[in-house]
Amino acid sequence: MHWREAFIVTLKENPQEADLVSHRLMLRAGLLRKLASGIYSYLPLGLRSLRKVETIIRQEMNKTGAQEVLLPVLHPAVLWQETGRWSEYGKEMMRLKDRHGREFGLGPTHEEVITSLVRGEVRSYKQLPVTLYQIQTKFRDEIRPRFGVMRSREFSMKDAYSFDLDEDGAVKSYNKMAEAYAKIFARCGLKTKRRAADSGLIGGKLSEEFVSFSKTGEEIEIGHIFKLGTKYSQSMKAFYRDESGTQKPMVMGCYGIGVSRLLAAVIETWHDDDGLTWPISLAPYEVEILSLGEDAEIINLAERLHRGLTDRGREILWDDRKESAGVKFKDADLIGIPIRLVISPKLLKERKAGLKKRADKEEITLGIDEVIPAIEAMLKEPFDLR
RNA sequence: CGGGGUGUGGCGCAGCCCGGCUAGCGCGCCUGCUUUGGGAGCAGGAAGUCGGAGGUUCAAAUCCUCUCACCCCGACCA
Repeated sequence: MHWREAFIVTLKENPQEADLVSHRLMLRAGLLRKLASGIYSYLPLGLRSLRKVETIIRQEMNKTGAQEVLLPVLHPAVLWQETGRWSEYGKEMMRLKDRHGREFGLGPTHEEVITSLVRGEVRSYKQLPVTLYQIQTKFRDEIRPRFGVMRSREFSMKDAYSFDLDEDGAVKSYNKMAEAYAKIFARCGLKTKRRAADSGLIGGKLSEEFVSFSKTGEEIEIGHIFKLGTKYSQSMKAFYRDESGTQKPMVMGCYGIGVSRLLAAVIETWHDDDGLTWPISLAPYEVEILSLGEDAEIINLAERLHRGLTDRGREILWDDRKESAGVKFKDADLIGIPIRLVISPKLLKERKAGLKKRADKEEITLGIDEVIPAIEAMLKEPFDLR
């Protein structure tokens, strides 16, 4: 991607609306812009990283045998009345009426919808167990939205729901999810702790949450798993017939990851004084080429390396703007692409280029022909968890 | 909802207490020339209903009333 043609908008100064470091950096590095309190637009750089989080989640979910679905955002009130949560959920749920005066809520979570789907399709023990998940926008009318995308009113969430024959099966499904969660967070570069939690409005028998810790020691929850038991299957009549033909309620579990919050949590951990320091797995681009000056030789070389790496399937951002060196270096640090390749007149005289990992202090210089292999090697290096 | 705070060109701010003349500063933006290893220089230029409404006054960014939006702390949560 040529920066000149890209919609990358960085902020030189700290926006006054943001206090929390991840929020500040997401705005400054051009990942997000606010539309209203607790409501954000994702810009290209932010969306690319968000998509990478989603991809990791999908891969790990699919490995457990869970299958992806997409449930509606708009939920009829009658469905929520079946479980009593239409009134229980209170002001937290955004509500509206259609032209006929029928009431709807914007889904803050999807137990009712998924249970309604499954009870309509599953009749026999032969169809169980099944685990379904989705990555969908959720709406919660928070008392006080804050910290940018950490606590917003509209946010992206992965929610999975397991349906089992009995308690033993449910425990197995639950444990499988917990294992997948550990893998997901590790692939995102985060050390997490798993611990017992309050199950709140979702309810159920037992729940555990996954928390990550920021540099400042704050711990801001990124995943939450619940053993629901038969709370929803009883009230919503999600039954199946066992081998003997007896009707039994399905035993459920539900498992959430705040996708947009996870992204913020990663930034809360992966940054320094100059900007973002993305783990390679989530970086919007893998390599930033930074060319200095407008000499034809410089441009040609940058162009050649850009094409060479792109042809190898690497994701490259080339800062080809007509900006001063200082601006380019500052922006490169701010947006935090993991590997920086500098093409400058000074180095080109000796047929060399400068290579530096965002997290490292020292730049190494190497012959132009060694650049691509060196980058390929760097991209293979594992990254530490934080 | 309780407490605290902010709203002035795109961004960050000063001015407000103590009303006064074409509303300033830094950055950014546009044009030209020069510059290119850490947020460049010179010259020229564009851009503001001072959040909104009402009031006081000869005169309001500034004083009064109402209102809206946003931020921070608390109760709630992925």
